[in-house]
Amino acid sequence: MAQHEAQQRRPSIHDVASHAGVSAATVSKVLAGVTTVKPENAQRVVDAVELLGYRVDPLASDMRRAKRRIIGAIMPEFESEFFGQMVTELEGLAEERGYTLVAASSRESEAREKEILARMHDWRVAGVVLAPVRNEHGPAADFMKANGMTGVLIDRVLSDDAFDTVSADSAAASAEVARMLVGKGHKHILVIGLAEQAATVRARLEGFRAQALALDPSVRIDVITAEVSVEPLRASLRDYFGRGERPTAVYSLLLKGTLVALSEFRRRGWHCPNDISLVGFDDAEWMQVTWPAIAAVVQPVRRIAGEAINLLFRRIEGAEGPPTARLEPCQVLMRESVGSPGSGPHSGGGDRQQPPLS
Amino acid sequence: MAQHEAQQRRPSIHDVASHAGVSAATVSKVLAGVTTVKPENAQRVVDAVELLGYRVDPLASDMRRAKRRIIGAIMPEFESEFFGQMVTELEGLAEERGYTLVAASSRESEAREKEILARMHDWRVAGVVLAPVRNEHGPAADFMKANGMTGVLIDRVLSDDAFDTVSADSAAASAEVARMLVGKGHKHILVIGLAEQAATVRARLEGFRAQALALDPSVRIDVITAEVSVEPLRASLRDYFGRGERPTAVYSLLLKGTLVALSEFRRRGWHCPNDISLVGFDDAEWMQVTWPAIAAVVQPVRRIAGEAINLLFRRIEGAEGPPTARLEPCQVLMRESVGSPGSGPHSGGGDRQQPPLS
DNA sequence: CAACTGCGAAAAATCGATTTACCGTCTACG
DNA sequence: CGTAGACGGTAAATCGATTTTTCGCAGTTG
Repeated sequence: MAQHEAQQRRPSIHDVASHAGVSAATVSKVLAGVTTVKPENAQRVVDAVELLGYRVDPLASDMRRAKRRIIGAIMPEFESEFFGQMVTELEGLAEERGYTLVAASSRESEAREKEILARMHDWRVAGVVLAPVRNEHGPAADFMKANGMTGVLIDRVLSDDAFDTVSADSAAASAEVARMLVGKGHKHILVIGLAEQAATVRARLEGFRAQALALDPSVRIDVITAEVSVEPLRASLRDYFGRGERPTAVYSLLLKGTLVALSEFRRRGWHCPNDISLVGFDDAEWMQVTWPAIAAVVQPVRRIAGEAINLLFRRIEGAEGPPTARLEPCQVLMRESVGSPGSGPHSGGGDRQQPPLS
Repeated sequence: MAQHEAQQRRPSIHDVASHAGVSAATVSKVLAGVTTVKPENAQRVVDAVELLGYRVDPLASDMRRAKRRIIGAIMPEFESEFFGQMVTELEGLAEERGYTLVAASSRESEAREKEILARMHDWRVAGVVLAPVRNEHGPAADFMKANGMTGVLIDRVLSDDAFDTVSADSAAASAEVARMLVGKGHKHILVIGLAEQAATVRARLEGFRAQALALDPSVRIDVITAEVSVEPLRASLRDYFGRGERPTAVYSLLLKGTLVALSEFRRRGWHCPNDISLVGFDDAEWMQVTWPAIAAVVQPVRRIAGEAINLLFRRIEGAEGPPTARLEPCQVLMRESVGSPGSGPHSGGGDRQQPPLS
């Protein structure tokens, strides 16, 4: 019975109209909250909607408008907590405004990024939240400009002359990391990162370097970056340590780098923080339950998502004016992976810091 | 100039038609690959498409068909690697078939799960891949049944009388974990999990228990589960250890539990594997770079996604017949967090296992 | 009493594609 | 020679809403 009813097609606005004894236009108006409908008829419409279980078909509804109530989100990946949370937030915020979010992963490929964008343009999305693979000057942003799309760029981006941007305040956070490390007495620090993501990574690097040198001009800062993927970074790091370099602290400019650093440490039998200190940009849930807990820069995901959506809808609603470039403040979580240099044997392991009991 | 062109609306099929000097219907046929079009006209259409940069509007295209080329994906969360990868895979596979994936997070709420499903039904999606919050008997699955939706259930699910299901072979993997732990001489093992996710968690528990007892009837297996969230689990675990219980190994039936176990270990200053061994269901990237590396059951994400999409499209294309219940094999990665009981002091720390140098 | 003003609602156009129904033309076959 | 198909294509219907236009009917006004 119910099975049978389920098979037949859903009621359309015309079904509601005929049940209520009015025209489809009137039903549409009632549903849109237009007040020029006689209360009696409005009630009949409401009743018919209730009776039939009618719901507006968003696809048909969007058909007639220029900007559809769909927004696109393109992220470099979905596997990390950062982008996972980002998508969750964006989806929730879009939904609140009656929009549907279509999310896609560019899988760290600029070519794919552009293809996805083209597909979203086919859908005539009202707007796009793009977390570009590299930075604001990629082919995807060009495509958006060339096609007059509205959008907001987030994360690996600093500012743009066409689109609003929102990202974590990498430079400030890195400066704080510098204060903490230099404050603990580190005089030889290695910074690792991936250079492709130019804008943000450079900001992190420069923010760190400037602050560290300002506090202690004698501090030595080595930098290792790789172009595209993490494996070359791993190789360079291995080579660096292999040459006998012994920084007392490592600051990784991105999560993947933190993992690489950790795995290199374990290869060599070094322990944090006795043998070497570690701080990573980007926090993850596991970092507080391991031994040692890993110090990290926490990005304000919710604020970034919230601001991105705000700016995006402002533009969708027609706001003019020059693009804004927002930087949201990060939080630096100091944890056990950071200590003072020389407080433990430098190689071959040794006692691990005694954790609090109870 | 280009800016100006960008502002004007995109070409429609009628623009192409008039450029090519044919009717819209002919354009549609050419694009659909119908062969009953004169080659000359087909060429003119192709040229016009090229010239105007025409692309089919998927929304308008879907308008006319009963089943639209959209599929929905509902996951309990996006923050974990597992579901992140799952969404990435599903998106790619949907795209390969010319479908658009709309993903949404139920945020571990059955109420929200049902709402999202209703919204996807509004979109008249061709099918849904649902990873239910709890199991196959929730309100979401009922909704799908009641409304004649086609879909596949994955992950926290074993089998269903209405929908195809695909999940990891929890029982077999857990049995293998049991073999390994018992094989290493563990005689007192604690299993932790969240009971809400009945189907799978129970399978994991029973698979483990059956195998462990079969190998060594004297083995003691304690079980701690919490109903909904992880905090009660943490409290129970704390209480359990506080009572002086000292299992030599912990098997966590889910990722969150692994994190909780690790943080409880660190609270008490216990180290793996000397003080206690740990195996978790569900692998994560960080687990291989920490000290110790955490042993884990790796779920075959790609296979699950691939099978789910295969089954889904089979149904979309009208396949009849009883639902299938697939179980995909897992891989158990033994790592340093597992050792033999009694190989180290049981509390207060102690030397950590020497890692390989170079 | 004719013209005007408004209100509320119906009718029709629109969005952009797909699909059905149908129309000539030409060939083939009984 | 008449009829049946095949062929190539077009006009129109359709999908389900929204929006614009038109219309009928009251009530006012000059």
